[in-house]
Amino acid sequence: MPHDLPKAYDPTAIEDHWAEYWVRENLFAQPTPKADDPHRGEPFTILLPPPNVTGRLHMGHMLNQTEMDILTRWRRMSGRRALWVPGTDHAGIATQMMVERQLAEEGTSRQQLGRKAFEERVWAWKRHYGGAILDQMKRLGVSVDWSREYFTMDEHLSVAVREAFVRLYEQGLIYRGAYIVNWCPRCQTAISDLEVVHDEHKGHLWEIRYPVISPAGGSSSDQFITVATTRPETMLGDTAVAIHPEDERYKHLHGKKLRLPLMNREIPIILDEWVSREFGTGAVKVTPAHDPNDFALGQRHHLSSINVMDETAHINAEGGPYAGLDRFVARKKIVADLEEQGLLAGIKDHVHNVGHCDRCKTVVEPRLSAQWFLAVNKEPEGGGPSIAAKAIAAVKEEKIRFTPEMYKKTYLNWMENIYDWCISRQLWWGHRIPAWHCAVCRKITVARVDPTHCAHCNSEQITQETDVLDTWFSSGLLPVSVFNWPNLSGAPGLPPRREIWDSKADRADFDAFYPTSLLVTGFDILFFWVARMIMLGCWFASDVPMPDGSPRSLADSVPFREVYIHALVRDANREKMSKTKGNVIDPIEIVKQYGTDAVRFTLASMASPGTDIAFNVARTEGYRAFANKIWNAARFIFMNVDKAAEAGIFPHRELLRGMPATDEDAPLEAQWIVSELWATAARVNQSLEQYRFDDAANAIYQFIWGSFCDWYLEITKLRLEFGEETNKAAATRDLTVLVQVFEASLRLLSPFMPFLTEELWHAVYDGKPPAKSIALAKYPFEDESMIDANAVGAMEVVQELITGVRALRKEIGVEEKATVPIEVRTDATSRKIAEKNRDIIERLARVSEVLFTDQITVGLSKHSTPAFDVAVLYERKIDVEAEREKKTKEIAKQEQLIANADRQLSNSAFLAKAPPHIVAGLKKQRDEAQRLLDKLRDDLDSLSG
RNA sequence: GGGCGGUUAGCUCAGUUGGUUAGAGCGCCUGCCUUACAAGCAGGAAGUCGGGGGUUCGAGUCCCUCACUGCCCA
Repeated sequence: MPHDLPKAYDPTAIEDHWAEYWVRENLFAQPTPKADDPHRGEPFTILLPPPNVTGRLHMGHMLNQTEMDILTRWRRMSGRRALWVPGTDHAGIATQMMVERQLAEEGTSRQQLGRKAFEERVWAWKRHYGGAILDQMKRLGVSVDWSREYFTMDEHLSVAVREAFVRLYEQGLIYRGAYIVNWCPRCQTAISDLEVVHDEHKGHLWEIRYPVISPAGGSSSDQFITVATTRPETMLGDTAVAIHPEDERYKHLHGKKLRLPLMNREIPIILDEWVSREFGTGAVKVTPAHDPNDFALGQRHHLSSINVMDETAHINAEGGPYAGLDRFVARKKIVADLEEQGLLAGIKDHVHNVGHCDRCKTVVEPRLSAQWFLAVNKEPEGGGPSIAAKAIAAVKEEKIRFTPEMYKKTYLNWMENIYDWCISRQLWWGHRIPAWHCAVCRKITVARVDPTHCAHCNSEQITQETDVLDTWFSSGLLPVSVFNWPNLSGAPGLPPRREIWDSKADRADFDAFYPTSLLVTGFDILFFWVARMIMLGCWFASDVPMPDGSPRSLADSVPFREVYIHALVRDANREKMSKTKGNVIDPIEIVKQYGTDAVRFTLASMASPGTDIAFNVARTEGYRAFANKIWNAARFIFMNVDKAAEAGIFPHRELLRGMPATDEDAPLEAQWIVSELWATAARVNQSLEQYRFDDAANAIYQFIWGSFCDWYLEITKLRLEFGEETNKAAATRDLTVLVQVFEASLRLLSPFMPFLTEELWHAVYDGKPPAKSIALAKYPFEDESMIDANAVGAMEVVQELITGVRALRKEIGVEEKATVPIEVRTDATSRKIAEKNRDIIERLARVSEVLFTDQITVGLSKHSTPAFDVAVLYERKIDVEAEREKKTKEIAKQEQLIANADRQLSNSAFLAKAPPHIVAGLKKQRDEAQRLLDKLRDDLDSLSG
C-alpha cells in the first residue's frame, strides 16, 4: 500500500471496503471443531441477542453490538477460540402486526387470506425485509460468524422448540386450562404478565347498589349492598358479591341473595377472608371471568364464570341488552342506566394502574380463556427441583455471575416470585403448538411427529391446536438450539445445518461451545429473555451428558457463565429516546457523519457499568478527531519511513508482530514509550476483564494522544534526520521502535476502532501483512515486569522541566517562535537526567541553551517544583500585580497543606494507627510543600522589591 | 405500596479494599497556520464531592437521616 495517505481521515472512504472484506473473507467463522483438530484455544462463545426481523438498528443495538464486538475481538486476538453467533427473531406479534398493516392498506385482512396464505405472506415479507437489520450490522463490522446465522423459525430451531414442548408436556409441566389472562383486544391474543405495562391513570370509582332479595323472594326489598368498581361493565358477568365473614356491617346479610342490577340475575353473597374490610365499602362484586382475584374467589366458592366479552372486547350475548357494544361504550351506558334506576350510589375520582399491551398500548382486558401454561414451580413427573428452583440455584450458587452485581438481586427477586408462564398466543405467525384435540374423546395428543390418530381413543377426528407459542419460548431455547440440541446424536429426520458437518459431529458444537461464555444485553429483557434462557437452558442441558459420558453438573448446564447488563442509551439531555419525542438518534446516520469507529469509541468510552449513556455528538466529534490524529500520526511515520528508506535505513520489520522492548542504549523517549505501552496494555486487559470499557478506552486514548503523539512523536523528530553523517545503527534502532510501538498501538486499539486500525495496519506492512486482518493478529498482552520505573521517572523530570519552561514563557510573554536560554537549579540526579536529555528540552521547550546553576539569577521570574527551579533568561514583561496575586494564592495553598499535614503529624493517634508508608508519605509531602513555600516567599519578596 | 440506583467542575461522566495535593472529555479564556494533524499545538481558569449527623488517626468512599431524582415490581 502506498504511503501517500490523504491529509484528513475520511472514514467513509475505507469503512465500506473493510466491512465488505471481513464478510467476504469469512474471517470470523468458527468452524465446528473436528476430533483431530489441533488445539485452538479455550472457547469464547457469545450469542447475539437476536433482533426482531422487523427491526431497524437503533442506538441500543449499536451499544450492545459494540460491546460484544470489543470483547469478542479482544478475546479472539488474545488467543481464545472466539465464536459469536448471529441471528434474528421471528417476533410473533410485531411481525404479524407489520404484515397485517400492509394487508389493511391493500384493503384485505389475514382473515380473508386464511391462515396458510397469511403465513406464506409473512415468509415473503421476511425474505424481502427481514435481512435489513443484519445488513446494518454488517456495515458496523461486527465480527460474528455469518456462516452460522439463524432465524428462530428455521427448521432445526423449530425441531428444538417442538422437542422442548413435548418433553415439558411429558414431564407434566405444560398444561392447558381456562384461566384469567391478560388479553389484548387489538392483537386479539393473550399476552404474558411481562408484556403488560402499567400506567397510572386518572379514572373513577363507581359505587353501585345491589338490591337484597327479600326473604319472601320475588321482588327486591329496600335493602342494598353497595359495591365499588373501576370497571362497571364487568358487572354483567358478576356471579356473587363477597364480604369478609367477620365484617359486623354485613352480618345480617349472611346467606342472603342479591339481585344483579340490569341483568336481573340472582347472585349469592359469599363470605371470604380475602376481602379487605377497609377498602371501599367492604363489599366486592365478583366477576370470575374478568378479574384474576375474582377468578380465585370463584374457584373457592364454585361460582360459575360468565365471560361477557368477545376477543375484541365487545360485549357478547351474555351481556343481554348491551351485546355488541364496545367495552367503553357499554361502560357509559351501564352507568347511565344505573343512575336512571337510582342504583348509582356515587362516583369518586380514583387514580389506579391500568395495564396496557406492551406492543400496541391498548388497554388490556383480563379475560377468561383457554391457554397453555408452563408450570415453573412444579416438580416434574418423577420428582426433582422445579424449573424455577434450578434457575434460582444457578444464580444463587454463582454458576452464573451478573455484572453489575445488583442485577443478581433483581433476578432472584423476580424468579422467587414467579407465576406460571402463559406460553400460548392466538396468533398465526410463530411456532404452532404441537397438540391435537380429539373431537371424540376431547383429549389432547401432544407429539413430536404430526399424529394421524388420537393417542387416547384412536379416533382420526383430530385437529391441531391453532395457538402458537410465545416468541420468547423459542428464543429462550437458543443457547441450546443453536448448537444443534436436541439433535445431538445424529437422529434421523434432521438435515445437517451446514455442509461441513457430518452426522457424527452433530454434538461437536455443543461439546465445544456450550455453555456460552457471556451474555451481553439490556435490563429491559432481563426477565423476558435472560431469565427464560436460564430456566430452559438449565432444564434441558442438564439432560445432556458431558462429552465423556458423565452427568452434567448445574455449572455446566447454565446457558452462559456470565451476564453483562448494559445501560440504556439516552439522548444528550438524558431523555429516553422515543419516536414521539423525536429525539431518536439513528446510528446509521451518525455513523455516516462521523464514522463507525468514532461512534463505537464514544459508546465504549461512556459505557461504565450501571450508568446510562447520555449520547452526545460532541463526544463523537472528539473521537473523530482522535481517529484523525492517529491517521496523521501514521502519515508522519510513513513519511519518515520513506525518507529513511531513501537514505538506506529500514526498520526491522521482523520485530513488528510482538511486543516491543528496548535496551539501555536506546534514547529515553524510546524506553519510556515502550514502558508506557506495556502499562497501557496491562490496564486495558484488566479493564476489559471487568467490562470496564470506559477505562480501557480512556487508557488507550491517553496513551496514543497524550503519550505517543504529544511527547514521543515530538521527541522522535530529533532522531529522524537521515543524512550523510547519520549513525545508521542508531537510526535503524529508533525507527524500529517507532514503527513497533505504533503497530502494537494499532493492535491495542483494534477492538475499539476496527476500521481505522485495519486500514493503517495494512499500510504499516505495505499491503503485505502477516495475517489477513489485524483482527487475527495477537493482542498486546500484559507483563508488568516490562514497566520501566527508571525511564518513567527520568521522563517525568524532563516533562516537568519542559512544562515549567512553557508556562514561564507564556507568563512573561516570550513569543511562540523565539528560542531562549534557561537557568536550571536542581539536585545531582535530576541534573544528570536533564543534561543527558538536553536536546529534548531544547526542542520541546524552544530553548537555545540550558545553563545549570546553584542559584537562579536574582530578578528572573522562576518556576519552582520541589525538585528544581527553572527560569527563562528574557527581558521580563510581567504584570507584577497579577504575578503577586498568583504567588500569594499559591502560598496560601501550600500553607494550608502544611497546616493540615502538621495537624495530622502531631496527632499521636495518627502516628500510632496509620500505616508507616502513609505517615512517611505525608512527611515527604509536607517537606516538599515547605521547600516550595520558602521559594514562593522569596519570589514574592523579590516582586515587592 | 415494595425494591433497587443516582446526586462529584458550566455540561457529560470516572474516582479500586477508607490513605499523601479529587481526575477526564467537551465547553470556556489566552497565545500560536511550530512541515503529521487548526478535526491541530501550547498555556490557563474552574469543584464547600446534594444537606445534616455519625464511625474512624483519617471519609467523595462506610453507617444513619433528610432532600431531590431515575428505574423495576405490584
